[in-house]
Amino acid sequence: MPSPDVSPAAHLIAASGGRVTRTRIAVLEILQDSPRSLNHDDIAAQLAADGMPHDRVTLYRTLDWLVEQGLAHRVIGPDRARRFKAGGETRSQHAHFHCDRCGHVLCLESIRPEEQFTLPAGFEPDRAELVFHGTCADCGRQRGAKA
Amino acid sequence: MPSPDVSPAAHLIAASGGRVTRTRIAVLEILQDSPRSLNHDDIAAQLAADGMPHDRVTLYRTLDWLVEQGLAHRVIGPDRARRFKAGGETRSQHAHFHCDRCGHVLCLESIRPEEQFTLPAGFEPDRAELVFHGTCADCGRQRGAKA
DNA sequence: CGGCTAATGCTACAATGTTGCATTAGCCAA
DNA sequence: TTGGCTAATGCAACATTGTAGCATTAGCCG
Repeated sequence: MPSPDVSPAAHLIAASGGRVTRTRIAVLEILQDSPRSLNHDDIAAQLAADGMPHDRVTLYRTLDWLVEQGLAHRVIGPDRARRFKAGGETRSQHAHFHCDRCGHVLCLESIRPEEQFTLPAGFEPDRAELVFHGTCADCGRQRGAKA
Repeated sequence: MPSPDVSPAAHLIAASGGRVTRTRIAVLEILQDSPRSLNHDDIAAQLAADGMPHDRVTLYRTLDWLVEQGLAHRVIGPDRARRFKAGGETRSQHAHFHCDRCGHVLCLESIRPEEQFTLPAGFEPDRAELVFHGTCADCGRQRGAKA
């Protein structure tokens, strides 16, 4: 019997019916530890920093799998690169904020576009993506001293 | 002296201070004639159908130039490919609708996300992107007969 | 018409993501 | 614990979308 000190990430992965591998655990933990969404480079760099050798393709497939299992979700950035974040929040219709200064993408859980709009007749939306661009709270605080 | 039957597209291009070339006129007219946004393939196919030989890179540069001049605007699709549409509407903050059936992207001029939301303290948005996903009016009409 | 140079077209390259296949390693049962 | 099945990995090659450099073509203007 395994000791109970396996990470929550490992539990989630096991509960999804997939095999619990080093890569999946490491990637999911990286996503869970980050307050913002990460792209492939971010994650690859973190894996490297953790001394985890890995393959580019495996990372793509691992992330796809996590999204498929609802353990992570994807945001498509303005640089047309995908960013990932832990939690299967895709279907909970919250907005995102992309900061033009630091480049980070943050979730705005309180804002839900679906509830706010009435579309023209005939349109049947089943989800909505709302992304704000501008200066985030962190960068805004620094601005007084800087600009 | 040129006859007055030059296209409106040619006038717009001339007014922007750039040279009036076959490619620019053709691309701008294609965008103007389309009710939906087009990606590079769409435009290249249309140019080919019009018997206009052209280069892939030139098309990219032509589109960039049109956007720069405010004669067209860009939408970034979920397939992380750029789509273009005539008119410099980028800064008028309207929403878009991506149809999951036909793949087309339409503008919803009546919906302006900026006016609807209050962000958490500290966030300073200067623009917003709102994209709905679902079934568009056209595909919805066909659905009764189909599904 | 002639010349200046913006625009084009070609080739090569960059970034992001995908496919195929041989090898490794999780998981389960004996 | 061990052995075997097969999911997951790692590698190489490829696909798509977009850029950069540079020689050539063709708008524009005098």
